[in-house]
Amino acid sequence: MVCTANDLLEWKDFPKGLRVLLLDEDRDSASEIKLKLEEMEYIVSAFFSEHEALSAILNKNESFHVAVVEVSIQNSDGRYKFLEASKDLPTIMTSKEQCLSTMMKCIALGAVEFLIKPLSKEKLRNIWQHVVHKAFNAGGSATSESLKSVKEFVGSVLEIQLKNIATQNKVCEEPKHAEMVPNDNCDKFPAPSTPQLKQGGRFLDDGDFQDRTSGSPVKESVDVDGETKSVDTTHGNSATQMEVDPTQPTVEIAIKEEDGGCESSKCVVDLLPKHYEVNTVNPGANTKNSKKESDPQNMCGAKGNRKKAKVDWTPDLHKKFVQAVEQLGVDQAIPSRILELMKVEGLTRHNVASHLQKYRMHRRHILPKAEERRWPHLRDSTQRSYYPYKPVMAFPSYLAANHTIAPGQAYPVWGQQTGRPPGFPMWGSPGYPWQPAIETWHWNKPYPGIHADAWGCPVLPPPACPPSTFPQVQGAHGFHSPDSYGNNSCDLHPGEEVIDKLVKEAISKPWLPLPIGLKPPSTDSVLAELSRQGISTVPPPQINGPQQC
DNA sequence: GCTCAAATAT
DNA sequence: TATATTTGAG
Repeated sequence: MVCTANDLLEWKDFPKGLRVLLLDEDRDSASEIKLKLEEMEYIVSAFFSEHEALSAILNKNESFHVAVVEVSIQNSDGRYKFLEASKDLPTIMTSKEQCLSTMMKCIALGAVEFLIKPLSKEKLRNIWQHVVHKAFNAGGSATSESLKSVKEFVGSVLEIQLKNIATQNKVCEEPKHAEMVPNDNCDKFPAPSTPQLKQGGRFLDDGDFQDRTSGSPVKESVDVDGETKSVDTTHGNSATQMEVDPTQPTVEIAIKEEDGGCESSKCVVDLLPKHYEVNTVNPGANTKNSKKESDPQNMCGAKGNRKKAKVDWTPDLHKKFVQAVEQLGVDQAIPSRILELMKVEGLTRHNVASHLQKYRMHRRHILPKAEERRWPHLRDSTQRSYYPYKPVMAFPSYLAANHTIAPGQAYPVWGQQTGRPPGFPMWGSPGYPWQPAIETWHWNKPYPGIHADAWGCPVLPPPACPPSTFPQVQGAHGFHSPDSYGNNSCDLHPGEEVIDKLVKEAISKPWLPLPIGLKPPSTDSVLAELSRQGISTVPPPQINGPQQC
């Protein structure tokens, strides 16, 4: 059963009474989750097999608003089938295992969220949001009628909130709308995933909604246990949207709006140049109003008092920026001209200036060290302290050395990145000069399940102290064991020089196996790079099977 | 209008 | 705590 907007409008004690289908083979886990859900006055039907669960869904007497389904490596195939068979039901997957491919597949098959066990009450509390989201975005096609419902629905919520402001003047800290917002403090219990009712429309400053007409992927920024994640809610093709398609002409800038003091109520609005007017807090004026807006007295409350817009420098936006800078020449690039070239509505000169500042800082302070190590022969004392157009390996350099790739083609280190999970640094890791900026985030911070794709990316054991796990000497190509280098048996990470040497050796002798600890670029990334260079015919790659979970 | 650095947010 | 972004002074 799909809960409709009208159902929600008439639902007095929402989300109390939410009917939850629970599918979990582990009976202990199932009963634990069931108990927690029931404490929130949700009505839970637990099932231990897909068959039972699907029967219950098909049985017209049983209708559910949301499903919580456990998945493991062993039962994943069945769960995928379940997901396909229950597309109308917002389904939250849970698992003890953090397996990226399983997670991706589930999301791609329409799961609305993937939660890693154990499931806390806080995680479970807000599953109702998926019901609301589904209600207003049924099938991903927001009809005018459903938009109207959203308007009415949110309008009524706002009305009540505004009344609360009048009486309590603290709606931000503690949303009191019992019918829609769980009673918990919004900071204390951030929504595990908060579809922000914006897929079919978005909230405008004046409280109105504007249709989203573009077919561009819709991303949402949500808070998961205090961690912001970008979640694509376009069912059915989520996985394909995890990377930015460089061929996509539309560059979105996501402007985060934060209602003062209420982190969980923040929302990210994607702005599409030429199609949308800037509709955050009058971003063009945000610097002028900033003082007033940051005034704590004005942070919460009625419309129009939203805090400044925050520009999210997405890879695409950054790519535009870099292109503009390069077009102008690094030395001639000034904010106003960059802004002109970027042609992104909503972006201010201040935003660009700020980004430019960081860009320059990065080049001045990070690159020289890295580049000088790598390109000592290019040192030129007459140059400024950075090398604007030095080549960077975005693919194995031996290909270039063999003239498979035009030698003049180079990538600025600060080049186009393909994407980054929020929270991951954008500028790469200064400690590894050979590391192209592209995809640096894959490994700059631990992210279970994602393996580094970049050439020469050191894949090192955790810095903890399990000596037996450190790669052992592997002929001439292996890392030396720590003991042979020194004294600290706990310092398992080789020095940069050692890594540099190994990488150089690996590059110069591509026919030899890579040393343990270095990973080759993924076939896809190499092919994509070659394709970008206009090279379409390459020898069939040696396929190393993808990392299995 | 630009740059830098402090302040603030995440 | 680290990093990203905004803000404001010069």
